[in-house]
Amino acid sequence: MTAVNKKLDPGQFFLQKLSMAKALQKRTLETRARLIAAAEAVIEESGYEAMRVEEVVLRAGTAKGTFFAHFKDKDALMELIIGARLDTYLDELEAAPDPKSVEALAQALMPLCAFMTSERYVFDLILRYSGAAAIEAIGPIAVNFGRQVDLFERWGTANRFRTDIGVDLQAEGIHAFMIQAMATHFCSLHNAQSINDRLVPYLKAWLAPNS
Amino acid sequence: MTAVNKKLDPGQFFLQKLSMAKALQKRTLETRARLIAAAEAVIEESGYEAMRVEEVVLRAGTAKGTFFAHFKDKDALMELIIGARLDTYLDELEAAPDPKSVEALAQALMPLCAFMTSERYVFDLILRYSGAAAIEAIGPIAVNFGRQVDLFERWGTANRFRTDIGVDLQAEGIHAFMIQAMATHFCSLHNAQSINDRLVPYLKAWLAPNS
DNA sequence: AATAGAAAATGACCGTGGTCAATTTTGGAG
DNA sequence: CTCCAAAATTGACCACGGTCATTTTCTATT
Repeated sequence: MTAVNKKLDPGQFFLQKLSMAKALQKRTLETRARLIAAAEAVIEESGYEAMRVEEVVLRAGTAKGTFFAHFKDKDALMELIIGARLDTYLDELEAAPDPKSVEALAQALMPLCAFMTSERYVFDLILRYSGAAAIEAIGPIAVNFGRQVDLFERWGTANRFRTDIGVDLQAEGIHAFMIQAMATHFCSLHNAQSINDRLVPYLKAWLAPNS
Repeated sequence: MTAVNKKLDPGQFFLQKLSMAKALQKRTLETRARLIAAAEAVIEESGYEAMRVEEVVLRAGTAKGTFFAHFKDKDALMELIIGARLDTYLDELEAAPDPKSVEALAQALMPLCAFMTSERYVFDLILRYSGAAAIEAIGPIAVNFGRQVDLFERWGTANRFRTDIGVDLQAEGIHAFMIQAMATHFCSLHNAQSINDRLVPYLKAWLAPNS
């Protein structure tokens, strides 16, 4: 895989998807911007799970039907907003220097992991949308997951942790363990261990076996 | 971890949860059995995603409120039914001889994986309930995931694939890659690769590095 | 057998996501 | 400027999960 996907804010992503359709009216852009802004405001105040379509359209000053003319369903807007957040984390990671050790690698991933696990609702939605195809066409979260693996490949190329497997396989493994560490984190109120403490042993065993 | 959890059908699981509460009336048992049977019939005919509470109570001959007196919500019944299915697969795996190679290990997991990925809805629900605690108290699917890891530990103890890491870590890795293989499977209508073909390279790299 | 209190069942009702035929607005052709 | 077809918006309406005060049924006590 090569890194073809660059950052997109919610609006830009929408534009890209419709780039080959007929031109959009200015009114359309304004309405969508109001809806997104209203949703972000609600989320800011009460969290992702608490977002209600009724509340969003009320604040945006539109009818409910307008919401669904702009977004396939509630989840589609959530995906847009969460995907944009994920992209800002990826931007920072891509701009930063490649981690030189397993510990540094895990450490670098923590801000992203913290956001993904900030709400159970967020984590579940991300997992649900991380695989495209079932949800017609590829969405922002699936795109972001592609960027993640691309970045891990870059890290693996710059600093070969393992030489017995390809960088792509190595990258997918990092990703799998990152998900595992986050998922496990939710399991235990008891035995409260940080995501980093869960991730490091996985990655050591994956990236530096027999050592 | 030790294997403390044996198979439970939906009814048994419910009983266990309430074992220390006051005795249940015979009527209660019958009603719940009718609800579960009705739900299973609907699922048999139309799949998990198509199950509707209204349809279930209609077939069971109860009022809607009765459904929610027996199950916290629709997902709780789904978890019971899906968890029971998962348990039958685990029973078979536990009864079978330990796989002697990575290929055999992956092969042994295929029936379980096939069920888990039989519907996107099923896979998402399993992931959502695989971590307990957030969903008050541990449910059948989380219990089953514990059984899975316990079994992988047994396999790893019987046939040490890697000696540089503990059997528990080894088992968690197998689990992580199993999830990864299934999740990736949903991503691509294009590039249709079997779950087994996805899982084997992961497990080879995990269980037999440098070879 | 009568009765009281607990357990179970009921169904009208609600919240919220999502639909769609009807209406309004827009941009452009003449 | 007028008019029209396409685009955007509207809000009444529906589907479906979930609630709860009320009613029915069960069980134990006398």
